[in-house]
Amino acid sequence: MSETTPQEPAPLSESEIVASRRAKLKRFRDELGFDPYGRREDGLLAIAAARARFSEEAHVAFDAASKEAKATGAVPADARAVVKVAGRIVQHRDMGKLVFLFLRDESGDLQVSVSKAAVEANAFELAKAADYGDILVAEGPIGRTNKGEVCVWATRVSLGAKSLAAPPEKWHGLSDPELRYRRRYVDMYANPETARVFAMRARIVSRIRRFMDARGFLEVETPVLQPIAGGAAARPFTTHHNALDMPLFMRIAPELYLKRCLVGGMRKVYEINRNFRNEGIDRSHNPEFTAMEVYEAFGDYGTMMELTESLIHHLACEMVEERRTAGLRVGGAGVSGGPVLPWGELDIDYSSPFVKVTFEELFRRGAGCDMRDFAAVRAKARALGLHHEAKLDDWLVVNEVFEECAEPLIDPCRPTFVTDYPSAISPLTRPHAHDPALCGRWDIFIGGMEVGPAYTELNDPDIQLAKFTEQLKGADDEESTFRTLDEDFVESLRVGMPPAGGLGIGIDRLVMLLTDSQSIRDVILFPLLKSMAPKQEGDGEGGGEGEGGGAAKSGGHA
RNA sequence: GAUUGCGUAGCUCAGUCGGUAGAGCAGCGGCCUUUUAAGCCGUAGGUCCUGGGUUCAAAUCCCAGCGCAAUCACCA
Repeated sequence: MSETTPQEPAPLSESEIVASRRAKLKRFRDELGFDPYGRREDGLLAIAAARARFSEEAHVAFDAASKEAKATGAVPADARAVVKVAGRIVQHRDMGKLVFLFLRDESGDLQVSVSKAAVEANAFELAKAADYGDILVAEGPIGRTNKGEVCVWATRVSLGAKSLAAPPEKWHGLSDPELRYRRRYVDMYANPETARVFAMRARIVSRIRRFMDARGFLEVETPVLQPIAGGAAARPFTTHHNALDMPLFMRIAPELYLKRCLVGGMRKVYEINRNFRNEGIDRSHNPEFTAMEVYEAFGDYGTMMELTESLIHHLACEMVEERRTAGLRVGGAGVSGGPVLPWGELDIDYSSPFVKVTFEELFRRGAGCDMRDFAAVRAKARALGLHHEAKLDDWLVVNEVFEECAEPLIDPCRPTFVTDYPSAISPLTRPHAHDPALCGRWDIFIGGMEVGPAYTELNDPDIQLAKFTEQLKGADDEESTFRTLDEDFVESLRVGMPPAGGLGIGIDRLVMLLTDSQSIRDVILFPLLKSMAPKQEGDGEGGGEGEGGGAAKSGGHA
């Protein structure tokens, strides 16, 4: 935004609408004497707070007094609160010598009336000519109109910012999803629902932090720029540090650094931060997403389960309260009287206890055979049309059959922990001592989405090294360019990491569930979109590094 | 990455059988001191996503590309 001089002509490319707005800007400044870009304002009230200052008695008393005053010519007594508000114009009705407009800020909308008789001439002209989308500051007593609308009867009006852009349709708002994402700053004011979701997101994240802090977890921040991207099976973004002339990766998970924190002596740590994965985009995947990872020394996947259930139950209770206060629909009482929140067509019941089912039991129910009976499992796989089953190891077939016919059995309306996964498909998890075929891992499913896994972490450096090495062998050439053994991490395990439980929760997905959002892009302020810029010459198969064939099979955590 | 759908004025959308572009809102010029998507009179606004092709004629049919969405794959 350069400081334009009044004489500067509008660029030819600008539409008529923009040109007329520029002309108004000039008029507001040169003829009416308003700074079109405002100045500091003290004593501003949020619009919701200003509305709360409305008093029916004061309004009625003033109404009566002014009628009487009309007869006697006296000045009517006025006990109405005087408020100063600022907001974007979202409605504007010019009645001639009286202008009604609605100002909107993040807390709500409020009507302002500007009467020719009540304000300076320039302020009246400003109110009359102001455009949808302009930011206005108004001050005056708060009362009602004849139709009952709570209203600021302006005594002073000024400009906070002249908007030069064409506004969206005033009734339908901005509804094209592409425009909403690309011009989120318009979406946020045009669709109050959007702003509300992001305010709720902020409160949810803040509650998660308070919850974790109250339980004695220490929030830490570990590297996003990593020389080796580890801790998960995913393709990373690549970058480069110029001064060090060193290739770097954007992290795919903080896991290996958080575990180093346990080695260093931190008992309970967590991190809420961004991960980056160079993979597909859909309703539940954005290339950068926010995850919370938690590690608790001397805990295991059971302590993580208790923590997770308490946390999500707590958040759901808070959301029910928040939705009630906001007048939004909440579900009835859950099976044990717990909180119920709508999510699209579903009503999700967050009652404690959450459903718990072992992988093995769920497999039996879905597949109709025992998962350790590989002949039967392979027969089932063939019956399902998984033609490539012959090429897979037994346990990978088990996993495919599980995903095909057991996962759909999970009730999307009840948060469900699926526990005790086969060790063979969870290579970085600690096998159970009593049954090494199974390991200390669960995944929690809500609304049909996987919200996060937890593990009883492996802390034997020799086993860890063996598993890493095995994994590296499985990676193809392209993958191996970024699947490098993190020797320093293994070294840290040699120093000695206490036994621990670890947890990862996809914060965006949790926020989707709690805010009744159907797409991850509705809970990420500025989701990644393809550039609209014309294609550069010769940027054919762009990207180069990090491009790989199929993504890694099996492998790390989270 | 695959399949399907969509792309028309600043925004929200119509557009019939292929016949040469429509509405509402927003804008501009008027009127109006109690409006609630205010109303009334007048007026202007188009690369029909882009590029080819078929045709006397293309927003419309065909091909390719770009963008978005949904589903699938991958993943969390």
